[in-house]
Amino acid sequence: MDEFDKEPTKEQKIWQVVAAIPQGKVASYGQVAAMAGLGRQARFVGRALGKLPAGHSIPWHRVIRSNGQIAFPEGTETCQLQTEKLRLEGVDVYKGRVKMKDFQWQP
DNA sequence: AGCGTGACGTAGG
DNA sequence: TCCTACGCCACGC
Repeated sequence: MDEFDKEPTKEQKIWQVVAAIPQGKVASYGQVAAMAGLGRQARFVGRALGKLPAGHSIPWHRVIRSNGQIAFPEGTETCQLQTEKLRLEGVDVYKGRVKMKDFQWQP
């Protein structure tokens, strides 16, 4: 079992945190980084989400910028997908942004 | 080993 | 509220 219990990678820590975000709530990249014990590596969080393996069940769409904006340019497919996923969970997305004050996850 | 990069963040105008 | 500039820092080439 030693070979099984390797230290989780930073990506895995991030995914773990993201997986803990409840439906209908959102968190910022910086928030996720801090909660994963990674300090200010907000950018690394975005990268980690880009490395998500196929068939995952990570709610990546609940992670947005600290100012409430979707991290993708409007018009891109990824942005639209994220927007719809959030709306399906009851998160109000207007002009590619979310009111953090109302939907930010507070553990 | 050095350098550009980026699903970011904060400050200032 | 929108836009610009600068800071951050591990990763990958």
